[in-house]
Amino acid sequence: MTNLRTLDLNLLVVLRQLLEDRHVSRAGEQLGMSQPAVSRALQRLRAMFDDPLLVRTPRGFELSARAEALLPELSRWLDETERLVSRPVFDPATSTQVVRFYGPEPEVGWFLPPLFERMRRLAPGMVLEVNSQPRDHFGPLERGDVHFVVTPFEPSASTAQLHSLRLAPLSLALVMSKDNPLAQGPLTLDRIAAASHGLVSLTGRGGGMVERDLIEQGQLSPGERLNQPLRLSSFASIPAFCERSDIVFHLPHRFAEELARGRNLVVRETPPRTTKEVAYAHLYWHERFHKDPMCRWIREQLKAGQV
Amino acid sequence: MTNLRTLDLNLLVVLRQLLEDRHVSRAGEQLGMSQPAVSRALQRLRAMFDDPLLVRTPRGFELSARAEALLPELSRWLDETERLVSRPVFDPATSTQVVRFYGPEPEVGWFLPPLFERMRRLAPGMVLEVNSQPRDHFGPLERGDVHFVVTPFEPSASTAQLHSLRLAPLSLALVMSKDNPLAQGPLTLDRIAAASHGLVSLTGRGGGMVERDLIEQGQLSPGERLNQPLRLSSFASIPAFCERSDIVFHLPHRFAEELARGRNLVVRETPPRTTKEVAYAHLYWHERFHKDPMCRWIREQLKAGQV
DNA sequence: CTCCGTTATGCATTGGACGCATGGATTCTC
DNA sequence: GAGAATCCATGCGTCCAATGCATAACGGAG
Repeated sequence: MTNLRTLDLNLLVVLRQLLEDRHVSRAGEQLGMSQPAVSRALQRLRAMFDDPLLVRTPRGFELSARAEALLPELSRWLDETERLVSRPVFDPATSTQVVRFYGPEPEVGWFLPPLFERMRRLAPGMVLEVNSQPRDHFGPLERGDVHFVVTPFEPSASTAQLHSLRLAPLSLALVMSKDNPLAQGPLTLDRIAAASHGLVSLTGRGGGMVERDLIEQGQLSPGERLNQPLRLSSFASIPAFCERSDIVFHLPHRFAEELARGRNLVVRETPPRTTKEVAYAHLYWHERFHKDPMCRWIREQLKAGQV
Repeated sequence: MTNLRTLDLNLLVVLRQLLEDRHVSRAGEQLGMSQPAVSRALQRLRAMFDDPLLVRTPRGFELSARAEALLPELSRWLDETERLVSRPVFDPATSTQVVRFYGPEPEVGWFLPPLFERMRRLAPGMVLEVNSQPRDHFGPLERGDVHFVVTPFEPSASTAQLHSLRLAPLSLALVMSKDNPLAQGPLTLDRIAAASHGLVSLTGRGGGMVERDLIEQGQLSPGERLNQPLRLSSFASIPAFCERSDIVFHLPHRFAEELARGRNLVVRETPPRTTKEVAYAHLYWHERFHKDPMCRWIREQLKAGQV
């Protein structure tokens, strides 16, 4: 095998122009190099192919047999080359790529639907794959198993090479039965702290957010637990539980409205508190996908889809 | 379109090694370049692709998404490249190429059959195309219409770029009827000069060779013409004419033997004379086919097929 | 925290590609 | 057939950029 390291592949670009023009000076103009430079390149090409490539005739240069055979191949090769080095274009409208997310509920349910809505509209051929199996959140990223992770957790210090984007926090609202006493009268922090709370969590985490917040606000003394008699692993049955009990759920506002629609439920704004009152999450991705056009597009859509 | 002139395609060779090894130092060893050189090449590659290509992980470098997609394409591309720059191999056994000759009779009939015999044996798929239409002998060469010309003529001084090979001269013999008086007794130059000669010529040329020779030998005085009462344009009817007349033909020895076989003919060696007593010809070819593997092979066979 | 393996970088060198100017060859024109 | 025009090749000086060496920086493992 000829060792490509010893060859100057850049010469091949010059060769095509030479074979097309059959004219050293003109090829030089087209390539933006001087005539002597092209002449020397031709010398090197002749050595490289051990063939004259261009032969003098009374009508100027003509192609040698080798050059004749080479020209079409060379054109194909250059096209190939251009394709190879050209930035891969991502066309949402025609892409059928799969974008893989990892993230726990409930964050996935809160932050990804707006993205998916845009995907359905702008990239109907794409597939969104979401994995919420409880496990290490950042391992899949490092292994390249997923493109993105959506999580409220922080990556451990050891996992470098991660990029992140803070997703716009979603303000929380309280969902409860219209018959719940809390549905009437002022919605104060102490009344909230005294209520019976439900939470959705696949990971065992989740409600801690509200509890911690109320502690910091002084509505619960540290060590005192929030009254949380209901833990669900999905949102589907929230309306049914709320309608038939005194349970209240902290949920992102718009999400709560959707659940309450057509039910005997009411959604009430929570009183202004710290930033912890909102549902937040970060989007993380690995360096390896940082420049990937599809992933960039997804990130843009995620940003654009925020309220 | 990205301008390939501004890119260094040689870097792509390094890139493949890098992507395969995922290791700068090792790639350097394989490529025969120092580690810093490879590191710098990687920098340039990263700029070229606007992508990290190799990303650090706890287990060393791993491929970015782009690199992952690139690697198989790159391998294909390098194979293509190698094919492109590698010397085209000519395999007689499988070739179906057409080799085109131009040349006048009778030289074609004398010099090409040994070649064709070898071709049938060694290159059964190839086609030998011979054109003997009388015309300018060297024009077809310059136009690239034919690969070779076989002719006793010299190219005009203006036609440069021609290569040539002297074909081994064929010694001439005389063919005549067994009843011809010349068939008996010593075959001296004066008896030959006195005989009635036939000649084969498509071009009008041909017999001049014998005539000139006899003049130079002093057997004919300048201006005196050889007795040549028969001109044929092919060899086919020579036996029939010779058998029924006193005509003698100067023909290459082996060719004469073939014609005489099974006929009432005799082949006699001519007495030693100058080099002009032999049938000679040159093989000419144009610069453009000088390095062509098929043409080289043909030239070899032509040489090898000589007596 | 330190050591080891690996990669990145500062620095000096060099090789070769380039442009300019010119020589040499060939063709075209008159 | 002489002269002009065109075009390619080459000698020469320049300069850039790739390379190698030495070393620093970095990251992981113990």
